[in-house]
Amino acid sequence: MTSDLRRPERTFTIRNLCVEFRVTPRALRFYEDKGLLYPAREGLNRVYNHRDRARLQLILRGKRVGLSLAEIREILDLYDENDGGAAQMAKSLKKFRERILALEAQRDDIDGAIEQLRGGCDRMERQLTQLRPDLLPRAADYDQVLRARLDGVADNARAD
Amino acid sequence: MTSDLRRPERTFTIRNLCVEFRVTPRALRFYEDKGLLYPAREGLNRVYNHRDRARLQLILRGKRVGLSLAEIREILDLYDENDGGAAQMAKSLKKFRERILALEAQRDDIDGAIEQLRGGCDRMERQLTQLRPDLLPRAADYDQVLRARLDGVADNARAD
DNA sequence: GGCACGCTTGACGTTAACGTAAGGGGCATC
DNA sequence: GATGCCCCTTACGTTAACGTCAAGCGTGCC
Repeated sequence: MTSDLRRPERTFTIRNLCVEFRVTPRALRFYEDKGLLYPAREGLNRVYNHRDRARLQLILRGKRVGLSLAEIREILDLYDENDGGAAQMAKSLKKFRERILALEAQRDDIDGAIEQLRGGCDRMERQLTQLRPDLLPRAADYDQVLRARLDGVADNARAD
Repeated sequence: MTSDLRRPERTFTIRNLCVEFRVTPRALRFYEDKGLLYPAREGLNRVYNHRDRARLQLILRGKRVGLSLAEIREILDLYDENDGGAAQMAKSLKKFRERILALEAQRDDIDGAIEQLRGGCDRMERQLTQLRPDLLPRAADYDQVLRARLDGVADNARAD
């Protein structure tokens, strides 16, 4: 009733989602095994709907930020249970807040690592400018890196 | 004896570093096995110096930001090899830049995840305010979280 | 001498997150 | 009706990063 937003009637085959998110069928079945997904069936075949697809997105994002499948499952379960009682929701809220704090700490770590690498880059650049300026990467090279990066983004999914 | 951690001549036993960085001896030996550390020996016993300790710090930070030991080793090796030729350094510079791009992407992912969780928190808070304001965490609870966080930071400070 | 500690080196066990291979059903197409 | 393609399940294999014994050496202490 409320949602014409994203054509909730559309369904997906396992292959559809695999292609879209660049994962293997094995992975999707594995997530199902572990209780992170539970698509409908049509006979034996799995049929994924919009909600399943959204869950998959969350799973993959969770993985990218370093969460284990077990942790991701916890979060997904919390999302689900929130249709339940208010007490449950309060508990979820707490867990969400904890996750946020953990992620913020992780981000700080990453910022530190970036800074450290940048320092190394600077030192090396200075050395190279002195010794072998011809070896310094110039604009053309950097362009290539950027292009590669943009390709990845266009795919809407990043396969490490 | 009471000695300054920054004094370069100071050495550490395996246990020293384990306590300081909250890792097991097994882990340190494992890192050595994989070529990430190579402490001196005194008879059979390992003797870590300042450089080894610094490498360990880098290893642990690398792990926290999601790098594999193999990747961390690559980076450490690059640091080492940079005393070598200029060509080697140019190669290292390129790898460092790649790492930075990857880490920046990862940070963006994390920011996205945080935003998403914050959205969930907001929704839940609104719901709870309507339904069961008594279940909403108040200042005291949040204080506890902060205190726990600060403890963690204090630990990290010693580890940094 | 005997004992407890802490260090050492194997060597096997464990967990997570899949990969891969084997065997089989359903449906379209040649 | 054989071929090909996609799907399914079951089950064993793999990699990373250690954990967990087992057995032994060296040192200080009673």
